[in-house]
Amino acid sequence: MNDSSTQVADIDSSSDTKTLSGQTTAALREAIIKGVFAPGEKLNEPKLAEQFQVSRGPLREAIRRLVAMRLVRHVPHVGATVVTLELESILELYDVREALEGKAAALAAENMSEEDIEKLRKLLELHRKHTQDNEGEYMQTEGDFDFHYQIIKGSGNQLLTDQLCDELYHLIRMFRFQTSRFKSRSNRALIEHEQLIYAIEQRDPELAEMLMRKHISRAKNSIRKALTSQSLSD
Amino acid sequence: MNDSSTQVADIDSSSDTKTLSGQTTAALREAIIKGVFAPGEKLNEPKLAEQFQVSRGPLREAIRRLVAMRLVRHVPHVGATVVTLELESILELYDVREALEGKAAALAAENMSEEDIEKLRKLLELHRKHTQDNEGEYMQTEGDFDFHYQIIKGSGNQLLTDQLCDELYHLIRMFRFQTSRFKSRSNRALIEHEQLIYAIEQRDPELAEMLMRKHISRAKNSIRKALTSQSLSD
DNA sequence: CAACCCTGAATTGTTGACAATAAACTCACT
DNA sequence: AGTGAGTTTATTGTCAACAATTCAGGGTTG
Repeated sequence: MNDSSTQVADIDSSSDTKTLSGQTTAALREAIIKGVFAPGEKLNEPKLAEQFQVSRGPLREAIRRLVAMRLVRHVPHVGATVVTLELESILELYDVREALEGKAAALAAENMSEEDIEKLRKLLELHRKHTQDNEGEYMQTEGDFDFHYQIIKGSGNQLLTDQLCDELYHLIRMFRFQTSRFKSRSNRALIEHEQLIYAIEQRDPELAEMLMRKHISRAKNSIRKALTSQSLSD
Repeated sequence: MNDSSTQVADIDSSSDTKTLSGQTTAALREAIIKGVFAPGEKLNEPKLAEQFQVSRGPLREAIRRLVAMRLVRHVPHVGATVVTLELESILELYDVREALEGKAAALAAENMSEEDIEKLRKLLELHRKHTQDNEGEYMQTEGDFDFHYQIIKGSGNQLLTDQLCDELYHLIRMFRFQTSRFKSRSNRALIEHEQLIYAIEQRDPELAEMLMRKHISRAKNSIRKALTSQSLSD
């Protein structure tokens, strides 16, 4: 019944809790995102298998799935390494997000049910309240994607949803974790989310798409500024 | 040196010719795309392993990679099946293409080198000639994506290129193979490609994006018309 | 002293056997 | 006769041993 407290398990449909390789995938994924394994670090199969208490079979399968999620790179006969998020890659990611989530917003304006729009507005009010009370830190960041997630799901396009929520989402999470000390633009985000909801309520696909694209484009620019002036690893 | 005769192996970077699982991935992928395994068909691991002369290990890995490419669906403890391309899924795919390739065209207009634009124009002239001589059938269809492929690569965005050329491309190929008896709109496509090149030459990202989006949107509509009036399996 | 080859250790790729789960079939019971 | 539980069978998931390849180190040679 609580719409706002969406767990990771709900968002991600690629985690099989039933099978060992699925559990290992989830565990390794979270470890990589949280920085337990540093960017660029080699993933040694026997050691990891020992660490996660599984055989090399399921572990290899987990690695392959993370390769598909672009969290891990793999070279035949050499091995797997954790990806390093260069500024260049992040900017590329935000261009892809702009394209995909822009389209998602347009489709959401067309297809989203009235009840779902209602929920979305309530979610926004929750964020507004949270930002007023606290100063809007990490929890806000997770919640921010929750907002985006509801719109993506509202598009009704399964392929689009899978691409964004199963694959790219974890890359975004990883990046956000690495740069969580940066105060994100919560006030501007709130305003832009408000405009976005309005466009969806008005059933205006073109406006919704443009607003979403500008929203993400601005986030991209603020990231570029923040990361070119001061290095990530200082 | 021959820019136009791009082979599948060139487009796809996910096929390891060195490793068995890579070869199996490529073989199984082509078999599925070409219809050797019918849509919805169960993929029996022991039988396939026997058929491809490999052990179950590499075969399972191949299946997982095809799952990531969305050519195969997988349910834990039940097994893998070839995807069935419903009209709904195809339309979803074209919406995603519209978003991604639209952005790719915009980026190509910004980043593509003069030499690459030159090559692109030569490729278009080749298509024009081919369409005049013959009546523009399957070869044109493959070449058509080659044109799109050059633009995608010209975007300079590696993530975008991977998503389109490694993952979604094979889904498109599968759909095209299944509906190859439909005469595709080669004349209109040529005109629209011509306009697209012009926009890129003029370094006009907004125009290039809009033209590409309309181009794909029209293709989507013509598919919808063709497949709603007459069923696929008649 | 640097470059090259050769050898060995470590790691990945592959295989076949074993365990666990799900589907199919049989048979009793209502 | 149809439904349901129990059993059987086929298939998937997992494991540990084997083969192939890469990389590092030492030694030799120009």
